[in-house]
Amino acid sequence: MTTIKEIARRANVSIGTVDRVLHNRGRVSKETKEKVRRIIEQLDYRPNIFARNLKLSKAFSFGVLMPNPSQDSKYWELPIKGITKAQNELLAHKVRITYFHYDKYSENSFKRASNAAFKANLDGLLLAPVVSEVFDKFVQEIPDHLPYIFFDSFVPNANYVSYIGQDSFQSGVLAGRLMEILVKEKATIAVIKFLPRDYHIDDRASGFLSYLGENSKISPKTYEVDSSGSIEYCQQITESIINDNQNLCGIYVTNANTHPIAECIKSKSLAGKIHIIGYDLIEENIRYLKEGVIDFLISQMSEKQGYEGVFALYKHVVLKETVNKRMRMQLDIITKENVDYYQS
Amino acid sequence: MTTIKEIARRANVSIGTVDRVLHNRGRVSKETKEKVRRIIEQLDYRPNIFARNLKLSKAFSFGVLMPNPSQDSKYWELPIKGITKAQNELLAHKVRITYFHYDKYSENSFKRASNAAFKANLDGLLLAPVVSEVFDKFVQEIPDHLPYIFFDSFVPNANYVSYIGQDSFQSGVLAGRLMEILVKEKATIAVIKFLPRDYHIDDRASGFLSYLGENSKISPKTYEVDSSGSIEYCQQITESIINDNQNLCGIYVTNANTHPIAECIKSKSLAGKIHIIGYDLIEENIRYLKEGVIDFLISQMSEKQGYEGVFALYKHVVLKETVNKRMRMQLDIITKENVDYYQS
DNA sequence: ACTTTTGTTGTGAACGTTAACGCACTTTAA
DNA sequence: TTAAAGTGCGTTAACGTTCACAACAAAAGT
Repeated sequence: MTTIKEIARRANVSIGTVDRVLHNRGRVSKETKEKVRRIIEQLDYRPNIFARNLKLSKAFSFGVLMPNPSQDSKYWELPIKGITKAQNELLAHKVRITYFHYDKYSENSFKRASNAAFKANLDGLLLAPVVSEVFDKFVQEIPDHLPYIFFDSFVPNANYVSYIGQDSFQSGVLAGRLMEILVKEKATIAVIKFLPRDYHIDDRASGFLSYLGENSKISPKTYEVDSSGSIEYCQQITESIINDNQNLCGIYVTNANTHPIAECIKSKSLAGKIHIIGYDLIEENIRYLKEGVIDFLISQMSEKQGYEGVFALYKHVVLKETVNKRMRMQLDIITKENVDYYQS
Repeated sequence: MTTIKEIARRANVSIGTVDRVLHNRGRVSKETKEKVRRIIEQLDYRPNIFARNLKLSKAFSFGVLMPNPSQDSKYWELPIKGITKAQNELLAHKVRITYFHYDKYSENSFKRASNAAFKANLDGLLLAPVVSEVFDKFVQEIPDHLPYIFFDSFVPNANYVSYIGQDSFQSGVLAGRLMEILVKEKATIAVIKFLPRDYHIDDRASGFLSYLGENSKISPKTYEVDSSGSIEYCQQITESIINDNQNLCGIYVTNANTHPIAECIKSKSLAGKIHIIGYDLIEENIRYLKEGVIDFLISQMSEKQGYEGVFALYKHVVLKETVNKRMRMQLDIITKENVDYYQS
């Protein structure tokens, strides 16, 4: 392995000069710079990260800006799991992580959280921009020197380092295919869109409908519900949906809020008759999956999103490696039979 | 962060003594050892890996003992992809990887490969023990000081560091469930076991049959084929299977050799009528999956197996961290709609 | 002709860990 | 009894990188 010392020797300069060239810190004459540059390229020099980090041994501080973990049926606990895992692995690398949680439904709460994040003197920020309008403005205010990575969803025109998330439309297409396999005969399907203003929701539904559009035997019917879906409320909806469609064979729920619907179907002893496809490996969903009430859950790999998010920040900020601008998460199909292998 | 220096200060000894305690290198009195141990625990000391590796800066050499990548329908190219990825990420960490390929069907070839591996002065070995009888003997001959990790399959009573692979039985169960969903009416299903002596094959078939045993509407029929399955040979088998069962609605192939069967079904224009479930994301399988001839592929996460295998070796050998004795790979369900997200 | 500034380069300490070495002392063997 | 071997500890150089600082010369300002 080539070292700075070796380069210095070949260029007849000191290691200090080589260092200045490497880091563009000026104070080197053009000719020397050129000479050193050539030798660096020629020898394909790569800095020894152990030595670099030993010397620097700076504590890096990352922030995570995301909704309260209790919201969205505790969905947000999943990425936190992954973040915690990454945090443990990076313990020796002096990475500190601070959470800035906000209430999805309160702009004030978000402002408080984001202000705190800005004041925290962070080296990097991982954020889930679930409230579109608010975040459009917010990303403009992020200081230039603070690199940030989106997970879950993203703001298109922002100057982000990377976006880690799922292709929502295609996950809807996948759900369509699965639903088609599940219901064989002519049938009506309900698509339930809780909180239709949230990211993903629309894209997932569009994907689902676009797939089934090519198929004549299934007629989907969409229901928008502007609430996070309490169990009583879901009871009402489910009943009205069942009454609406005498030939209802399946329900597609476009987010993690699948379990209350499952509970209703179960309580009406319709499990197996009305198939359910939903999202995300939260505890309650898993319970109904194992009971056979939910047929398929599509996973966003939420845990991995958190894990990869932190690692991408680490690579970008600490190791100064380049990270992919887009990390597509797999569209995992989870059933009763394989769910146990998806929980760490 | 606690350092050796700090521990030495608190214990009133030199850093040399602390180092000896940490590495059990003797030459320390019982009392001092105890005292230092207590302080180490108390402060939750963790060595700085940057400093350690900077100092050591030894080049580590790992070996990979596995079948020729061309065998099993080029299945083995998949783990190699993952190994290569890990190799690139560990470039700066001075990890060198040497392959020792063998012909699955030649014991001589295996002996040559394994001897070469033993002579190569390795720091760790990653191996896929696909030929059971031969490997039972082989693992006894591995020198004590050479740590090894199994991937794909494993030898039960060996002294391995970790085994990375899939739960074959359960993957059969999963295939059973999917098959049940695919074929609705009373139907006959063929289970094709190519190379029934290979690992996995039996377990997968058992899992499949055990699931369908609880279900009366599907009657499975097993076919054992003691060949890797040339296209002509598969033609014969497929025809005889179709002739055998007038009500054939599905075929379950227990390994990567799914594509020749798919080709036959396609050429007979039976795609969609006879459903196919198979294994592994090799190129040809993916083609038939996208064409709609294969309904589901179950992935062993072969790429990840290679990747994690190398990293587990790295963690065990280089970082001296503890690694899990068993790393279960997920049972990924792959369809036409999500396959693109499973290829890096 | 002098100080001051600017430009270019070299020097050396520090980061935390490892392990060889040396010193003083004690035990064992011939 | 005396050399050899063993025990318990401290000291120190080295790994490769970073960066503050010193050193010196040349150019610019007074």
